[in-house]
Amino acid sequence: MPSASSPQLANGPHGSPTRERILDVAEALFAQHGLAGTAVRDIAREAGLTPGSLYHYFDGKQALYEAVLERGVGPLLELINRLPSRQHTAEEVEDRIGAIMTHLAKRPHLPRLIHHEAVAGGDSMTRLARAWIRPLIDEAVLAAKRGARVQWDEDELPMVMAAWLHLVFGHFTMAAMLGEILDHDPLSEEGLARQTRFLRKLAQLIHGGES
Amino acid sequence: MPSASSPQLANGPHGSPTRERILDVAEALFAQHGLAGTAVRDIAREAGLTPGSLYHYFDGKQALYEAVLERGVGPLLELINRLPSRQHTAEEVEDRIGAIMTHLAKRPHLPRLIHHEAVAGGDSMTRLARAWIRPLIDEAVLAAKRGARVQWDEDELPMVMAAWLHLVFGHFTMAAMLGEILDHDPLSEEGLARQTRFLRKLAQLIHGGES
Amino acid sequence: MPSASSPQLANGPHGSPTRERILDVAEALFAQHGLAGTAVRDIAREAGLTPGSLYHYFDGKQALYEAVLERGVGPLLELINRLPSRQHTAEEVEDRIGAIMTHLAKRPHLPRLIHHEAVAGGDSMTRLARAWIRPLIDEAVLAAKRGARVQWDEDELPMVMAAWLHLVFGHFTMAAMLGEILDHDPLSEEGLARQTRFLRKLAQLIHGGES
Amino acid sequence: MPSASSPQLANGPHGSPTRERILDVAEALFAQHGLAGTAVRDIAREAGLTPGSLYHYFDGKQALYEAVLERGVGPLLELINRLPSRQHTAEEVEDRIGAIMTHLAKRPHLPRLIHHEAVAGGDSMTRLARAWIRPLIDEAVLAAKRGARVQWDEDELPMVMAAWLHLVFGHFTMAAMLGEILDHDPLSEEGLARQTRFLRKLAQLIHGGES
DNA sequence: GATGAATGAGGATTCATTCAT
DNA sequence: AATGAATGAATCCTCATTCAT
Repeated sequence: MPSASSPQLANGPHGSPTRERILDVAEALFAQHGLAGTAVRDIAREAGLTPGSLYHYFDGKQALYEAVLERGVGPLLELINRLPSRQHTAEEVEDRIGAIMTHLAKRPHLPRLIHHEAVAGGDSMTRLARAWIRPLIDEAVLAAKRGARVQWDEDELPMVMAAWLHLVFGHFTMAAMLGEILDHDPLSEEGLARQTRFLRKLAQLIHGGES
Repeated sequence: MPSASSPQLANGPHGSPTRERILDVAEALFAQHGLAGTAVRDIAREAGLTPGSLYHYFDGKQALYEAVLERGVGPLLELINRLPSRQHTAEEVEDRIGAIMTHLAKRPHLPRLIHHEAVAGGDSMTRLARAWIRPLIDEAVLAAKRGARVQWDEDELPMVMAAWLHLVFGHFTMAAMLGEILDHDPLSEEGLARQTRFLRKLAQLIHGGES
Repeated sequence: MPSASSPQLANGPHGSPTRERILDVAEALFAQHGLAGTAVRDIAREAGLTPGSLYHYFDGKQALYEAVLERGVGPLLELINRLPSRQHTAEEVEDRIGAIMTHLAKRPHLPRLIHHEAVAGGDSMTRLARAWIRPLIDEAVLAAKRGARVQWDEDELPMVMAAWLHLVFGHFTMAAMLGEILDHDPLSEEGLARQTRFLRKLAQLIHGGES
Repeated sequence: MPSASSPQLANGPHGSPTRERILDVAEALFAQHGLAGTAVRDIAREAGLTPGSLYHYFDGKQALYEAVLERGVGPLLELINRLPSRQHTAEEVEDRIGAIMTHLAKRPHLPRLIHHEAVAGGDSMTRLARAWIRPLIDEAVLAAKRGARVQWDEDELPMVMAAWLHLVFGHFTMAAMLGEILDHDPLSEEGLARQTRFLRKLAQLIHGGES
């Protein structure tokens, strides 16, 4: 019997600090090792409980995984879609990129989680793609139809969107590897700032070099 | 590496069709589900043998995984590095991109495999990164020092390289998801052609539009 | 048995409505799924409390199970033995059968509970058998020795008793299955009446058809 | 991949001695403790394997349980239904009873297994009831309609059938308890012979006393 | 080369039970 | 009187691996 204040789910009080702790730990481990590669026992240990106790908060490994996704992906996609983007000028895109980078900087596991899903072609990600990203693209296409841009044809716009997806997410998913290649930690404050600056410069090139 | 009958590697004859079949199946499954998420039993079943038989060809799951990586990643990196790239003009980059896309089109699982490794931060990938990609970047930096390009500062060049990594690999790793978003299958012949064209256009913008 | 507030048993106030509710629920669940097949959690849920609270009333699952048996089986066996049965005429048997059926109609789970015990050959049932049923048989044998009946030899009498056990209890234990076979619900008022009438007729045949 | 000679099921060679041994052990344990009360580990130990090995032969506990039922119940019901029974005379009934008792004597766990199912009201038993026992009753009713018997009304016949069910099965399900009550082991050769004789006598009374 | 049987370690999950509040 | 959090043991099951045939 969940706390009355819980508006959403069946079991485990929804804002309990223990619950959040479990989600934090699970997010990190799932991001690094994937669903199959992460042992419930390890999540429990790092959260400071026994495996059994974890089942007071979540109905199982799969349910925990989905809760992690929901908690992380929902806000991210909301952020993406809430950004005003009517003209798709370079400045607008720069703003978006900056906002997203700032958000991901605080939850650097998200891109890897999403990648795991995207790579596996899982159902939940398919649903997300359809529900959230598709509209984003449609919006861009509409803006283009309204006569906004010159640099890209209408049927190239989805690829432009995908390119931004790769550029932003890739920095995080590949962070471990890039750390070996670059001279600095990609997830450090400086690394993130540099990548943001770099992406802004790219935005100038991609979305309106005529400035 | 003791096997008497084989001049090169641990066990199992090295060009045997069965061995290749196992590697093919394993590549696909590892790419989709990762190392932990793939059961030896499933690889064996799809390859048409029993799990026990698989051990005639490989010393175990881990060894099989590494053989898959070796078979796939080695040639890819060789290809990347063999390409002549002295001036980093847009044309050169376009050629490289085209060649890599063509190669990956034939082995579309590779990027996902590499991503699994990169995301997990595994040892083997770290080694690969150091051995193969690092030089690639150094080369670009040197070329820049020789006065090649204007558009990017020397310390931005690694990020440019990484960006290309994200753009090329992302198309493959995200293919399942993109399929839901785009109007066409990203891995179909047409999808690959479009992406290649798109990346060439990007190369123009990034590596010297003034030509 | 230390509980100060209770004059009779281990713990928990002995007539508390909550306690009775728990016993009722437990009786039904134990009857259907047996001891091992019933989860304390399920009993608690159906009784409207948490598993922890249940432990205020009973010392554990086993203790609860025994309390259920005690509450149910005791009165039943008392009823059986209190019935006057000196001559074992058909009429006497008919009366007994009727009384027992009436009693079981009100507690239809009892036969299934007893069956679970009997089938498992549990200790408690063995004790009950020895303490309650054995005398019943001895009495019948004595009555026979006193020259009561003709239809059955002395050494057949235990089997006659057992037969009645099977006939009366079987109707309840098999009720779920019989419901699929008969045209009516065996536990409905009508079903019970029909079975009682039927058993009376049988009693005529078994215990003195010459009337 | 099952042996080619196996006509029926997916996994585990169908006549393998190990498989039969598992079924034997499982039959005994399930009969005594029920499905929930029996640990796979115990079945495995008594069959001389590790729990894991057991899964080479059966897909799980539930599947094993069903295999036990199928192996045991099928032949029993076939036996029951194959018996010629056109007139429902006392002699015919006596023959049937004898045949069934003989069969059950060899597989004394069956009645307890069936009881577990009947008591729980499980699906599989419901199906069996409908498919096998129902026709048995219909047949009896038809025979009665053909003018066979006098002692029982048409609508009493299902209860007569049920009574026989209780009398025959009860002897086995209650055997442990009856052993405490009777002077002999109900499942010994002598015990079974006595019960068979007793039931034959009952058949005389129930199905045609006028002889 | 291939297989089916077997295994032991580990994995997810359930469950009876305890206890501070 | 009641509860929710926590636990440790036990349970079912999977899996990589071995080996005699």
